[in-house]
Amino acid sequence: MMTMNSKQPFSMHHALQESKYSLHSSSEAMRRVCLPNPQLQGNIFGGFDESLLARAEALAAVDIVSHGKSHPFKPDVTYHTMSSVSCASTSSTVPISHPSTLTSHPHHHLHQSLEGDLLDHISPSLTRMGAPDPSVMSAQVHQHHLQTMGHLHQAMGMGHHHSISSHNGMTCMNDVESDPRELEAFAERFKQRRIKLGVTQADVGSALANLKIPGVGSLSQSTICRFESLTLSHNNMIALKPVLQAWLEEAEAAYRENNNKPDPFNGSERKRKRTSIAAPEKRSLEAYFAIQPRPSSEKIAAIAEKLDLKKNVVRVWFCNQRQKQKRMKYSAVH
DNA sequence: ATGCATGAGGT
DNA sequence: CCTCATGCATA
Repeated sequence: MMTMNSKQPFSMHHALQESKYSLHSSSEAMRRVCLPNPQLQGNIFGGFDESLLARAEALAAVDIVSHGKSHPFKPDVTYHTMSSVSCASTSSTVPISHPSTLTSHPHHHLHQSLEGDLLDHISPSLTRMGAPDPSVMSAQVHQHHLQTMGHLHQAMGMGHHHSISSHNGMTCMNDVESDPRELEAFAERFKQRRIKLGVTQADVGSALANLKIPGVGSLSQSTICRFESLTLSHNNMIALKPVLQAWLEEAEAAYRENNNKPDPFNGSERKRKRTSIAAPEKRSLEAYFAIQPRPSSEKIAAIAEKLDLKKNVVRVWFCNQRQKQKRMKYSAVH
């Protein structure tokens, strides 16, 4: 039943991360330029910081009370407080936010109205979450192609090595009709056929290493899953597609003739604990994120202190949030 | 399937 | 410090 298999603790994949062209910066710049008046943001944030925090905290308090749980909340939630996050006590809460929901409206909870009110009030123009800017998108896409192709061509050492002109600031878009639809279709086909082969996501991940494609090691179940569910960045999707396609073809070929599954190997080491940010804190963070997705160090520190979280945890949370906001699931864009 | 984390590469 | 690609641990 356990769809688990062996997964080698090797992580040589970072080695293939050397082909990043400086076009990176241009997309970054674009993004910043596209942001609403930064000064305004600063002012707003500065001015409303206290009240926002206060309200967020009040909100959190209310939430705890409503749950009626007598939990011995540790001030330092940093290292996972087991059941404290569970929303099972009242069965009225929505468990997790789906990627689809995330892209359109990050929070929809019982307290949504409260939050919405607050945010609406404060940042009418700052709530750009649901509307992906086409200009930004395309800019990113350009960058992605280059990065992707460089990466893959090198990694796979395959035939066509288009010259990825890195000589100038400008670069010409070469191939890859990264038609989102084609990608979407492939992801689905991939999953379907993978399942037909009776192979798990984890299996695929480790099997990739057996393809012996230079620069391509194994991938985790997470990544395969995210590929299938299109929850990777656009360029990440494009980069992985050829590799997964190659695997699929080999797997199907091997399936036809003979069955070969030789890699029963495993080595277990230490375990890592995952930090769990409790719901109330998470809601506060979301509120902050809505008005300022990129808080300064100071802001982060302040938020961290108010929420009794480690600064780094807060920083990482914001990073991850930004990443989520940007990744695929461009369902809204089509 | 997803949340929080790490690390490489860039500014 | 950021972004991005990825992964471990976990719901």
